[in-house]
Amino acid sequence: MSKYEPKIVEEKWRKVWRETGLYKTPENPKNPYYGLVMFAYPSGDLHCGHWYPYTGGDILARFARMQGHDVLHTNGFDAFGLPAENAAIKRGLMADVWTEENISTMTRQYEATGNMYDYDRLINTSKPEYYKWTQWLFLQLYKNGKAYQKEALVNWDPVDKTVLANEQVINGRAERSGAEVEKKSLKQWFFKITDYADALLEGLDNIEWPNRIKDAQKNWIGKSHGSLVKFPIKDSNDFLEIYTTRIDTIYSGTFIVLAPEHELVTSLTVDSQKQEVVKYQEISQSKTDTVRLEGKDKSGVFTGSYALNPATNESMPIWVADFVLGGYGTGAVFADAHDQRDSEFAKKYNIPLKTSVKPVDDRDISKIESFEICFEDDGILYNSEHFDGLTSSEAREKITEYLGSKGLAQKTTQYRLRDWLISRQRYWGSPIPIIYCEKCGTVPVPEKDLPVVLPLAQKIDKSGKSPLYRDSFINTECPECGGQAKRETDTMDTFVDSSWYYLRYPNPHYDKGPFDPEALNKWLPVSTYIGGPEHATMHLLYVRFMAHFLNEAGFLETNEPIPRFICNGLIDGPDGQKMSKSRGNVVDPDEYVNKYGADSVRLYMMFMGSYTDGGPWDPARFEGASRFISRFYELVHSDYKPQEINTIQEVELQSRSHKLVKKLKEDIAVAKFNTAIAAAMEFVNFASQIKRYGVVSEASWKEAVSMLVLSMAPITPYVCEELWQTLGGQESVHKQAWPRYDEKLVTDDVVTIVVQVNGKLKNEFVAEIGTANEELEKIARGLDAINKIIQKGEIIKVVVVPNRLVNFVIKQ
RNA sequence: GGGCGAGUGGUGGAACUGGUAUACACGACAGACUUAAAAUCUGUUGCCUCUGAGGCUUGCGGGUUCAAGUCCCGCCUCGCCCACCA
Repeated sequence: MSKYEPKIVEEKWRKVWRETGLYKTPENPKNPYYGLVMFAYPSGDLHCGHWYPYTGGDILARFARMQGHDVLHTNGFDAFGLPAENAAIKRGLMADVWTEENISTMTRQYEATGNMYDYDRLINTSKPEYYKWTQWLFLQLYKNGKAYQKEALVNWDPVDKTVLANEQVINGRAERSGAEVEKKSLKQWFFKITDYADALLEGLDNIEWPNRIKDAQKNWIGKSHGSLVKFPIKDSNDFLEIYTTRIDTIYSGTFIVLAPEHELVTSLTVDSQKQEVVKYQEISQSKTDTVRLEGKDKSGVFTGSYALNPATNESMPIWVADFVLGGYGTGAVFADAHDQRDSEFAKKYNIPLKTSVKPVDDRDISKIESFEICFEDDGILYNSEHFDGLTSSEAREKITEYLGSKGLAQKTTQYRLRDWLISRQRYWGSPIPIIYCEKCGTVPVPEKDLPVVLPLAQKIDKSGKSPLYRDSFINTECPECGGQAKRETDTMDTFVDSSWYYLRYPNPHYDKGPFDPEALNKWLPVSTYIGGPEHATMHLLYVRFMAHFLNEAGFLETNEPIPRFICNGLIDGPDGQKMSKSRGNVVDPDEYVNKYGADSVRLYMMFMGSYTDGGPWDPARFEGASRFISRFYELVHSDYKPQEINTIQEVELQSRSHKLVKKLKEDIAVAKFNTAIAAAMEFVNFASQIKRYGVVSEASWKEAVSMLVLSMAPITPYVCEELWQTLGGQESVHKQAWPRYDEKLVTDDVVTIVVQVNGKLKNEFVAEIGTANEELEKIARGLDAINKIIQKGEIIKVVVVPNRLVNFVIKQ
């Protein structure tokens, strides 16, 4: 009896698996399974928070293989980006050297943690053979009018000295540096994701993704239905166009507010107000979003002009205030008492308010007694002429129709989704393949000249001026006229790199295009994609956008190549806080692998709780996992030589082992790893009892432990391989087919029937499956404990649920 | 302010379409082995009264039902995402 030595055993099998090419992807899959996990930033701090999603993906891939699938499963590195660049600057290293170092550490860790990756397929997005095709994609988008340049107020991060996407700004602060974001005007490249707003919404119906992710994307796209209303400007022939979702409140609209950047502000401002308005515009221009948000007190100035309410014809003063956003709708709102913000603003500046919607109690508008303000979306109209008594939703239709007949309103749709700003004033990214020529203007780099190589071995300058500004990079020839020209010095957002990487795994060394259509044909669609919920609206939306574009442009057969996504939960550190290096609560995989073995860590993580919920890493609880591995090993590894046979035990062992196989198959298939493991633990406890005290035939024993080893192989690959060899296995356990279970052995022929009185458990008995209701009731009545109780009262009703319970309803 | 989700023992968490609440594990306590400890093994472990036995229990308050952790209504608390989006 030797003790299990995870370190020695795991090292042994790691080597064997590598040498025998166990994880090589089959060339011609008949029954493909493409297991995809979100690749990682090689920023140097791989911790158990990364390992968690990967373990789930690995279990599913190994399981699929045992189910008879040909499996493609690998990983890669999202190698470009700010974290790597910042880390390199901090350490005085070259970004590429730093990245390579991390990649080799992480590759070793991927392997040590037992992942069934095809290590010949690892992708590194910072290599020219990869980013050549990221640039190629940019050119396709450009050719199709989906990439364009525009001068725009952008989010400027003063610490990292770069432009950030809206998605990377959190409450006015930069997601990474935490700096307060400033506004700055620059010429930037955008991808026209807004062209796909509807397609991306509709596509959600065709994919099996968690609702939380779908809802987040719907919310982000933010389609809203409303009306575009024209407000005539007083003493003028012009109109102000206003988008509203609440046209039902138009009869109480008493004033209008414009965003400071609204194009009509200047012409609408009367001379006497000019000074004040201009000053206000300047102030809000310089304000960052944080200040605008934090300033709870709404401020604004009057323009001196009026518009007419198209419904009532009353005059409405036109104000300017920065709580109205220039970039949404028409940058103008009409205001009334039914909006919290509007009414606060009106009170502050003594603007009269009116109301026209009451809460829905009943539809009788004569019951309005007091001045009641309804902030709900839905109410009943009053003070609204012939629309009185309608519900808000009815009124929205009718009022839009009515004003529409006068040419003053129309139904319309708005989105909050903005185009994707992809320019970054950073070094460590894919250069944007564009050349500026004084004669020819903006000229795309011809495809034959790709890649535009990112100059390496550059010292990264702390001033933030990109090394791409060096003359040797900037100065070039115009591809069209051959004259002097300059290269674009911005690089692409790393989300561009990661928006298509999964299309390359099927043939990662393909050099005739970004992806090999033949290989895609073999492997797509992705069978399961696994990753964290934090990517719900960025990566996961960009991935879909890119697929929609590629499909439309004829490069991809489907526009939703990832039909199934599983969202893993997040792992918190031992302190209950989200695991991150900055908080100092990271758990280092190497330490645990050396001490306990990768299997124990895998088991511990997967047993912690529901895979979609994650949980806190609690070192105190870890021992249990490691203990289980030892008991499991001991159970199967040491000899069992029974003297005689007990038939009852024999039958029970058979039944339990076949049930185990069924349970694990069902649970693993739907990523319920925690309950699968619990079932295995129960089985090991039971089998240990049999081994210690029981007597069963060697054949049954061997069948039982083989089933255990095989069905646990996806979860704890090392110890199962070792045990499989002990049991006399010739080939790797990971090449075996999933064990078959006998349907007869997993169905019980007896069942425990619960006896209740008034719904409360009082007793129970065992009966054969399928026993008739009358018989069950008769047995239940015959039980002493029950008899005593029911005699005390009068039986009103008896409920019998076949194979489950008998419930006596009595009156006492 | 909006959206989504969650509240179950000392702890992490189980519980299929309403049908035995607390599986599995951690911790704790007791015992065996040991000179001793660690490791391992065995037993106990939701709470309350307790001799047997009985009563109570899934954040709080109602409701539907023979039966509610699960369904409905109203609250409270926490988490995540979004947010002066008209």
